[in-house]
Amino acid sequence: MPAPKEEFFMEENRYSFENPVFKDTYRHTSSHMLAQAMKRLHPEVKLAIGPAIEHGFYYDFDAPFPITSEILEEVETEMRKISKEKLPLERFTLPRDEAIRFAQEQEEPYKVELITDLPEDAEISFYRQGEFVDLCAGPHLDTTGRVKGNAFKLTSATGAYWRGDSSKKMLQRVYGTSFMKKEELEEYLNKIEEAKKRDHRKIGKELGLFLFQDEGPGFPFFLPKGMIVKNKLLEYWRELHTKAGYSEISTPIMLDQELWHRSGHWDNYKNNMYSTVIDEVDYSLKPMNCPGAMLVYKSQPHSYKELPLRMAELGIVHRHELSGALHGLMRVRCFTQDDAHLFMRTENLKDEIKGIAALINEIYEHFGFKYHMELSTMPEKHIGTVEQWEAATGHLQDALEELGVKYIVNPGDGAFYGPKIDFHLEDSLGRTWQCGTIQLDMQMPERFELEYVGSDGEKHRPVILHRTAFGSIERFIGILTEHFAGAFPTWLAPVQVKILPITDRAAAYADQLKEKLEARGLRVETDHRNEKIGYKIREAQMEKVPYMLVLGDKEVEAGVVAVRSRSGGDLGVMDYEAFEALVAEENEKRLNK
RNA sequence: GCUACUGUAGCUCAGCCGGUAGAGCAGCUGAUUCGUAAUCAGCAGGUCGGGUGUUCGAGUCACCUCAGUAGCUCCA
Repeated sequence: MPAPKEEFFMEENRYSFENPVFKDTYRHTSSHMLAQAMKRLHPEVKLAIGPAIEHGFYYDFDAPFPITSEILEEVETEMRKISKEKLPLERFTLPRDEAIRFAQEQEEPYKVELITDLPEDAEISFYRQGEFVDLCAGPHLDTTGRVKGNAFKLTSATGAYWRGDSSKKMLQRVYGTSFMKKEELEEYLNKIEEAKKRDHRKIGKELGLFLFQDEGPGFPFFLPKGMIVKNKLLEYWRELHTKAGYSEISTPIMLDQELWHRSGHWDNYKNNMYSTVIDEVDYSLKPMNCPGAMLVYKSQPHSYKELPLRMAELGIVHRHELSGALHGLMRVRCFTQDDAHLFMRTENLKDEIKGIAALINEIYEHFGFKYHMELSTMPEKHIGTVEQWEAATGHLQDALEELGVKYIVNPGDGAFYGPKIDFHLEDSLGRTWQCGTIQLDMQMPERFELEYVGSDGEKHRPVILHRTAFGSIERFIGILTEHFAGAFPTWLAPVQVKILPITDRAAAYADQLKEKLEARGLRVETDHRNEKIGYKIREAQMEKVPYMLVLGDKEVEAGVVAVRSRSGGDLGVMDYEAFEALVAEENEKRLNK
């Protein structure tokens, strides 16, 4: 390998975070300083691994004590000393055997394990900074003095399994981040603080959209205002899907457990299913809608002329997720999938996949989301043959290539019944959540013996595409809430217009306007409380109502309205008709897309 | 599920070494009818997530349990 220093010295902008090699190197050296500081203060702590990551770095330790925030502060202080000491980083290599012996002498069992896994003839590289030595491929900065003492921070300490394996020991991971300037660190930390204000769990509470109760962890309750957002989204969804040639069905939430044996869900997911016994029959709540849709398809004979048959279902599913995995509306135990099953012949596949991708794309672009796509291939636990999987994956890949979109491959991450294309959206903190998905399934048709009659008069087996666009309505509302920071576009806003009479003299006028706006199908509230206008405006602003009508003697007399928008402030006086047209247009906006 | 942390009025939070709970906002009552982000005054409201224990005495200590947060694992 090239000497690491040369590697990044050669680069353009070599001492800049614009240079990704330098950025990672800077963070990586930061992580070594973290380990060095930890070892100085607590020599009994064992070292695991410590890489640079997207927004900083971490180091995994095996410590016989909990790493508290006090300890983090002490370690941070020690790191500052190490920065001041300007210790040069020196690379040296050892043959594998000697490297193992060296790690054993250092009493670092995790390092021994790591080296043991390397090839026999490997030259193992280490980095030394002062008294501290760590197994490492590099590269690194030339001295610890480059990592500015006032531009890094240890942000948190959490658990993490050794080698990412839940059967192995849980270590303690210390996260940190570092920058070249103090201002950059502060800017980064501020950004995180700002992002936290957009958290849908916080906004959901403030705006009265939804809530959770101890009686049902992971089971969301929707409040009246949240229900408006949900219903409006579903209206939009139904319009789009009707236009795209889907028909809608609804299947039972709970079915005989025998069905889940037939579908293969029981073998793969029984631990995540809610079950009960009624009249000595075992029942399970559906964790997905497929089997129900299969039964619907099977209930009638089908002709090739009906295909592709697109059957949509807003299905409520229950999945017993691990308690630690729950996260607001993003990860729940009961949610509504905007599911659809498309039954077709193999030759329809490519066009249908493209059609679905276009539909999902239309929805995401409508909201201005950024997203990325992943192709997930055959997992270890799967049904069907390898040949079937290869063919299925090929169909998805072909469609993606024809669409000319970028995607990353996620090996082994497919559903147990087929490969899939996933659409991932970001939340306020940049964590991504799978929403849309397109899954190819050649298994359910077999298991349920689905058929259609071809032009040759013979029976044939259809293939199925499972797909969602929102993914989960709940999760999608979470993403939407964070995306808009609660300031939903007018067509989705729980309250679209808030009428604020300044005195009682404007009360009757206010009621009259409310009636007229409501007749136009708009959602309006009037604040008749005996409060000052500033107070009423403040509340309406905090509720993120798109439009406020401020009505005083002047407006009553002239028969006009003084309009204020949540984003643009005082818009001045306008005719009532003009205002009504303005809001009505925004309310209809999604229809014109 | 795992590791760590958190859990006090509707909301946001204070409560030092253990001695029987405080504030602001919201709510209610009264006064005020006042033009674009919070009018004034008064009243009411928690036994401190739940349980057990230690103690003369626990919101404050210990253990158990529930829920939440961060991350890990998982995510049909």
